Amino acid sequence: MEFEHTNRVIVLVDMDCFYCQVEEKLNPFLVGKPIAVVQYNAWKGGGIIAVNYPARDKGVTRHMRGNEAKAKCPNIVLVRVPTQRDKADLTKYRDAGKEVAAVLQAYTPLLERASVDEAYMDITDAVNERLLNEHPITLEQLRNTHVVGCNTQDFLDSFKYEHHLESNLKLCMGGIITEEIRAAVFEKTGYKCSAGIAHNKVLAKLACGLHKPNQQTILPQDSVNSLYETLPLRKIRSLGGKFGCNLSEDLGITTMKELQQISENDLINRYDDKTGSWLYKIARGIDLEPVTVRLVSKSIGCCKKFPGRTALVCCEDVQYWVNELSNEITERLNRDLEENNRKAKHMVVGFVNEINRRDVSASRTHPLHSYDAEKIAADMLKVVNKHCLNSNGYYRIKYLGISAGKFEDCKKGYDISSYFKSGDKEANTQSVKPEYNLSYFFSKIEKHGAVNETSMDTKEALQEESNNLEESCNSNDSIYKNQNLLDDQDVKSDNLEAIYEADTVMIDFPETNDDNTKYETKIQTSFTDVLSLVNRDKDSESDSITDEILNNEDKDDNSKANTSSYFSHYFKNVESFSRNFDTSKYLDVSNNEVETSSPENDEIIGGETFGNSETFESTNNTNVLEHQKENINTSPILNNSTAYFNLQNYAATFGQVIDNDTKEKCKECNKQILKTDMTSHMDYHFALQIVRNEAHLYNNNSTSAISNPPKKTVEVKKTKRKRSEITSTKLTTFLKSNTQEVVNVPTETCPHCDKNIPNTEFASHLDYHVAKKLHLEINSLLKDNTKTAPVPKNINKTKQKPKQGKPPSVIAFFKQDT
DNA sequence: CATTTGTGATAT
DNA sequence: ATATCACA
Repeated sequence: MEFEHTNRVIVLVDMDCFYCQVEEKLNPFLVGKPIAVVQYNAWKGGGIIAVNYPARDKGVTRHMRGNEAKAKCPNIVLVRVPTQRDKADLTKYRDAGKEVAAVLQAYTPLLERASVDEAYMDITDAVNERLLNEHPITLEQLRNTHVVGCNTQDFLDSFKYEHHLESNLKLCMGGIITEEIRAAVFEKTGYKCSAGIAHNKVLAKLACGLHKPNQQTILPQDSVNSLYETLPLRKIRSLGGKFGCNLSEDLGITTMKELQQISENDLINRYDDKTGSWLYKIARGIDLEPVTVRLVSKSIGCCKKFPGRTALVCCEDVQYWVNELSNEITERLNRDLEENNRKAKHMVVGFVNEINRRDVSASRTHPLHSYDAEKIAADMLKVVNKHCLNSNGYYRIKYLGISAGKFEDCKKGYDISSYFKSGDKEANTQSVKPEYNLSYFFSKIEKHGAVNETSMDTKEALQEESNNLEESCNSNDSIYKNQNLLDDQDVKSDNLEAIYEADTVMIDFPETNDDNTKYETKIQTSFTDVLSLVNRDKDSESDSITDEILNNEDKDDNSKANTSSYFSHYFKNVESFSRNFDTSKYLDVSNNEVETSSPENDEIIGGETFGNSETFESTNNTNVLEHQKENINTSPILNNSTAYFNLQNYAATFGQVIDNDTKEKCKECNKQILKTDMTSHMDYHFALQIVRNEAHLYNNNSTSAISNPPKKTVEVKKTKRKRSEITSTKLTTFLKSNTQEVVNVPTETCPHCDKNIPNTEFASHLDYHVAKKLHLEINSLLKDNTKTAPVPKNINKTKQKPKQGKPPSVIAFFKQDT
């Protein structure tokens, strides 16, 4: 007996406290410790956006401030998300989410990414296929599976009887496949997740939340009623907000069971057709919403609040933030362009303007013709001025946002081979073909955990890729190590190790220094050990190992006093070290390509699935980046993963807060400066000194350049204003030699982008284009997975305007998880 | 002062 | 087109 509402098998995969896991992977010393991820440490210890399970056990929750968390759990480690452009930078979590999605994708094209850490999958086809030829199901296959309404063994036993429900059998098989999926996710990425298995999205989501870390739950249709018996309305997706409140107020009900008692007519009368009948159905566990294939977001945007006194008032404020926001969005749009081959055509500028004590929000759309930060900023400013600029010349802006959407595919780019004409290594690179990546994504991650022959292709291709890279850049030991990995290891058994080994390579120290070599070995061993503990959920032993490493670290006292010089110690003799891993180090100086180059590198090393997050992380460590800029002429390529790694260890022991950027007192001006900004801040002082000597630009108002204006935003600006505070032309040019195109350095014009690239970086710059091109090719091939769900149409859709105006006052309900 | 900052969807 | 909501 087949019913329309029970013939699909839908899975919701939800990463467990995802941001925490990402941080733990980045810094394994955190594993087993209670941690929370916070942003904006400045105020009361920062806002917590993720909490791992050890910390939850102590009562720490999302929405707490760091300080509260400390109070509840004194030994909690607070990991701060890095900031870029004075805003939280969530890039690494987005990237990690992509990694996971790539794994999931191997199991069904019907994958809907619901958020950075959640995805719906329609695995009906896989289930039906497996049911055709599957042998007896064992409890072993459902080791981490719960079944709502009965224990798992009973659930299995039920299939011995003639009258078992076929729909339940499907869910059962769905559960088995989901176990496999989750195992694969863990194996390939190191991340743990939970899942719900049911016949529709709403129930899958509901089920997922029932057993949380690292488990999964099947919700059979015939268990819905018993579950609904006491289930609060708000547990159902889309009833968690205002509408749900209204619903329970209007109808005087609180549980799903009570909702079930309401007639469809009543519901339709009270709300509208769609909503009413959706409510009626979902009260019976029926939800026909299809899983719509979506892997990329439909819009990209960023925003910033300026609450209370931080509201923007003068045009410098506004200009500054408009610039920051448009810089960020263009950066992300460019990266999106590379990854997804598409361009946004519209942008929406949003703002909240305070007009006599009342916040007025609005948004305006604007055509988007090019990804030019300046143009975007200008347009945005126009819009903002039009709506927010008061007659007195001031503003009162509480919020600014920009988002871009209406994406259109780009037409196929240039021929890939054109990229190799200018170079001398076309023969090799030609062989690196999209197939490699296709097999990489679709074959290597195969469904049953075994390895098929295409894995060999993958391996070879990767190796070849490695060769090419290696050749195109000067030989270097790091690459060799990476390559040996591929040579020696059986892909089947050690994917995980491969990932971690790769990490180890990334934290290499330069071999030029004996001490360092020793150090390196030490760390590598321990790092690997610790990582292996990660897999086993261990925490007890990790301490001794960490101690060992950290003691090691301890020996170097400089590390405490001055991270910058500590790091520079390692960078001194570095020649083109590890340029292969991160060409962005080169490109950093030519501003535009900076961030965009990261993904390509990732791709080169191992593709998205194996993308080494540490690469991104290290890119974020501006502290070191700044340092590199200083040395750009002498030793332009520096891998700062090492630095990051040490910094993290250090923080983990000596401070309870791991800040990707903490403040430090400037010796010159005594101001609290973000560590990451310290180098450039010192540059500022240096430059200022020069200018003062000239005694031209800054009369005797020595601080005017830094603390220019106005009212209430003073403090904020002190720390926030960075680049823009340097206003004098002379200063700017002075600093430009560090941050912009390098002047007075021999350059060559890039045939691909027409940019002038310093000779020292030229080879690597070309590599960047190669990588970029590859990426484009691959993505255009990956694109056509656009099936639609084998399900009727979207009869339902929840949202409804409430009939009554005011919602019940704020009810703080806390979701279980991220 | 102050749950950030994205995302997507829907109603009008 | 834009305001608002839900959710993570």
